[in-house]
Amino acid sequence: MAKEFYNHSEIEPWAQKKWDEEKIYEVDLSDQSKDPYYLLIEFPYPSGDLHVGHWYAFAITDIFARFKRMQGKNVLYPFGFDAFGLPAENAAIKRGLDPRKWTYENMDTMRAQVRTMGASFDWSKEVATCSPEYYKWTQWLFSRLFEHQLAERKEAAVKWCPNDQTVLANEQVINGTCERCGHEVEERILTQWFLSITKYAERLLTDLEGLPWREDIKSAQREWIGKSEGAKLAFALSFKKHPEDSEWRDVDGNPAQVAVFTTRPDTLFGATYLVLAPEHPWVLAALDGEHDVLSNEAAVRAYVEEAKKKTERERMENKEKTGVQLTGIMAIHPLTREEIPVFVADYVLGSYGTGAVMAVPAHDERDFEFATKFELPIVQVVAPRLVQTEEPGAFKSDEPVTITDGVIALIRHWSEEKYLALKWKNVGWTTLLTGGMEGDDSAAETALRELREETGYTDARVVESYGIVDGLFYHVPKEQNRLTHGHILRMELTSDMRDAVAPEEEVRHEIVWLSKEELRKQLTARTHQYAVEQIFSDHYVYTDAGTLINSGEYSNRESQEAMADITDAAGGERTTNYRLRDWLVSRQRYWGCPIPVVYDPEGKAHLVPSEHLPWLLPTDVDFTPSGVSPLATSKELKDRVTGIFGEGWTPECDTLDTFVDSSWYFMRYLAPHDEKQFSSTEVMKNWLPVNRYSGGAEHTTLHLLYSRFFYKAMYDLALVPTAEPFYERYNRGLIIGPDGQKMSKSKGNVINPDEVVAKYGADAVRMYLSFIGSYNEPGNYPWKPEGIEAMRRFLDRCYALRTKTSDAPATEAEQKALAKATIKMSADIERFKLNTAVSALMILVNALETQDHISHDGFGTFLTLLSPFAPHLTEHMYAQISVNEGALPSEQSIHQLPWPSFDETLLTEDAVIIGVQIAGKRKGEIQISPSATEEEAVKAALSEPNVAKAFPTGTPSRVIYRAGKILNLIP
RNA sequence: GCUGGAGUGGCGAAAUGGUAUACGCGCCUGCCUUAGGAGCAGGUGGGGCAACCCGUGGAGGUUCAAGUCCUCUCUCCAGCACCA
Repeated sequence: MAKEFYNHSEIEPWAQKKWDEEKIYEVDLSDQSKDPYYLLIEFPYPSGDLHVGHWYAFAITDIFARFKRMQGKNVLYPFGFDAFGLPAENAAIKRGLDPRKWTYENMDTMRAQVRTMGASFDWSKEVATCSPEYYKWTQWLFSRLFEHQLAERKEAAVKWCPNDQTVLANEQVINGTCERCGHEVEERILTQWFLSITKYAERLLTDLEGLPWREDIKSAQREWIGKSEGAKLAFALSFKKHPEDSEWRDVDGNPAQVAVFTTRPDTLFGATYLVLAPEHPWVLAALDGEHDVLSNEAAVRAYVEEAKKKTERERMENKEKTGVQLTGIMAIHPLTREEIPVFVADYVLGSYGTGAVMAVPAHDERDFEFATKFELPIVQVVAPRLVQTEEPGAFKSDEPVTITDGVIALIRHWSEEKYLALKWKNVGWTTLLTGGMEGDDSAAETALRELREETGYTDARVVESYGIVDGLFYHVPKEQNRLTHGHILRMELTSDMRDAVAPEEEVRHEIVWLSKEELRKQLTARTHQYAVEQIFSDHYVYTDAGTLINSGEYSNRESQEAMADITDAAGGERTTNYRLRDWLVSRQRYWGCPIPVVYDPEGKAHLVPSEHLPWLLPTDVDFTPSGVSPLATSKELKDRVTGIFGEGWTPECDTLDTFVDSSWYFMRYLAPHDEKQFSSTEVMKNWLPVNRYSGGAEHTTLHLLYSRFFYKAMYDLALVPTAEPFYERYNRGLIIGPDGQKMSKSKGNVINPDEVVAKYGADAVRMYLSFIGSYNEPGNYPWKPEGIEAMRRFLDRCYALRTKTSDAPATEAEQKALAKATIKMSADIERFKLNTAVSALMILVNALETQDHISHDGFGTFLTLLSPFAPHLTEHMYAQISVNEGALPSEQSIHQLPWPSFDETLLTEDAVIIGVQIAGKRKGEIQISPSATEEEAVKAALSEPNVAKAFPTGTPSRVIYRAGKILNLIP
């Protein structure tokens, strides 16, 4: 039989025209008879070119939208354009085009391209953020935020992109470069508009818990919000130079102090100096002030100036610590009252915490590095608490503990790079020299005594002391469970002079000299391993919790537990810090939503009253980037402001970040043409939150976070009905080039979907994108040309199936195949697992092809199952059948048929094949009724020769039987 | 470094703790064709002549039974990162 091919270039436009004319995808939002289902996609920027990524985003969701509709839901699946933005303006700058015209023409092009996909968007709800009808409400919402102190103008260090000539939000800076153009950003101190997203940090964080989102999406948001708990502590500052006025006072006569933020107030006794960021207000004040506060003002000024010049990236690149001491002042430790030096260094960031830290070099890597370089004191205040968990000597947690003090000494040979170790004959340990401290003996005395007793060596000296490590272990020879405070010493043998060793010592252990590497390998005690690392490594800083030492009255307490008490004693307060910064929304660009603000002659900001909204974007502007907002060149805007508000009033010339526009568009879809309100309260109550929001991973910490914040702010203003805008969130993977590389024009691996559609048809492309992998997992999918050919081949086989239809009733095999496919597909599509849904469809087609004939009903069911995936082909075949054979219900479109349903019981078989295992290994299989008893199953299994030969006596000692699943026999 | 996710055939991938590799690609064999980069039929994890044995990154463990659960470890991807 010659293969028949369907003609997609005829069928597809025909079907698209039919759907348009009959408006079958328009949804009545007030229809209460059906369950509402809001399926949202991230609306695209009208670049004028629909790429493969768009296809992936829209095709998968379209299949789901069709499925939900067939299930009887009232589905809202809208489309719109995120239409403000830089490319339009760049077209204006480079090619002299009108940004408005450029944008609207692109929208026309893209609408036509989207139609060729066969997507079932409801075009009657379309919004475009650049239309005055839309941005009127962006401005209105901004005004509400302003009224509630959630939008404010403030001076701050902001990121400036010199290429795009505009400021950027933190979220738009990737590794110190502009997210949009890749240019390195600079820092500038400017007065700009901010939205107070930080006020919502805690709620944005905690409300994530209840959302059924993928863990990686939640985690990315958590990381971005960056919560850390700790304490704010105040350090008073004092002058050295002016003893008669020992306390520096501020203008109000209060003692000057610097607040630091720390997550480790428990290490306060180890704070040996303070560090201020170069931007720290106190530093700037000291340089500006009249008093001669600093004795090295010139050096400090030079350092601060230098730091200011560096971009963030340059600061990051040079990881070597730099800084200058502020001489002439000292800080007072709040508990010991000791004076400690103060530095300015750029490893402390002005924008995080208080812009100042207390440095605890013994327990912080960066402080340690700085302290080492500037030769500052390093005081250990936390002793690690190491529990010996493996033998020999594993700590017995349920037995009494004896507390002792001891030494752990690393002793270098007098002439070689070798270290003394003891091999214990009875327990098999290799240890350093250790010993318990007795009476008033110091660690050094103890070590020297032990050295003589155990080894006979008499000439040694202590080189350095390395603090204390607590070890919890079982002392095997003494049969004692112990907590030992181990004093770590580095020693050196000065000669090989030896006394005789007592014979009872001699037999207990053997003296060995080991290299560093041998030591690392052979030492078994955790505390000894730690001691070796501590001594050999230049950067071994203990940053975990442990037992406090050198901490006055807090010594010997657990660091975690003492944290609150130390904070209180130091007069500090427990605080929480967030990495998240307020959202900078001013942009010095033209093609965006004008900020609805004017300034009175004193420069005070006022909202443009609602009756003047939309506050129109003027058209008489000069687009040339100059660092000044293009709106400042508009005479019309200036005149408008003077006309309405009076002489001396001036306009705000910046526009809003386009992420503001996109933070609320999904509410506008619910009342896109309403002139009285931003959305409809009534409709929102039924349709929010969005049931499922599908988008790209790149927006996880941008749009997705912004719109959650925006929505929460609106919730607090009683404008929206719920606390969270999106119930489910799906991030899709990326389609990459056939070569496995990211698609880019320069690599020449860009797939143009229009060409593929022209060759294979939209249905084949939709099927292909469904089949490449699970949509709800992160990952990249290379575009494979063979894959799309395979899908077209499959659709041709589906088309050929129609010749098998006949009036004969359905066979049982047909029924079962359909039921199986339907049940599997229903579950899979629900979870966006279209790859396995398509696989089920293929299994169904494979089964139907083996049938002599297919019943009309069965064929109709098959078409219905295929219809969300291949809407055009199925519409065509459905029309052929209903017109020519009249065997199916005569709805206007196959897309108005309900999704099939089958009773699960149809799938129960009289006999199934189950595996037979012997001791868990599969040895055979039996065909048996799923309701068979254990006895029957065992009997059937034993009649298999393969199984029977394992049981010469005839009876297994144990039987595990799961009806219809598995039979496991234990001999 | 921290946080999260993932490692299964030649490839994309599938498996409520119960026959690992469904479905597809690719490849192999055959049929049909003037021809085929079309179509159709069959085969395809590794080893072995075979009975069988081995196989889900690696090492342990729990279980009658582990890709799936637990512990450790390696690799890759993503987010954050001089964040105190």
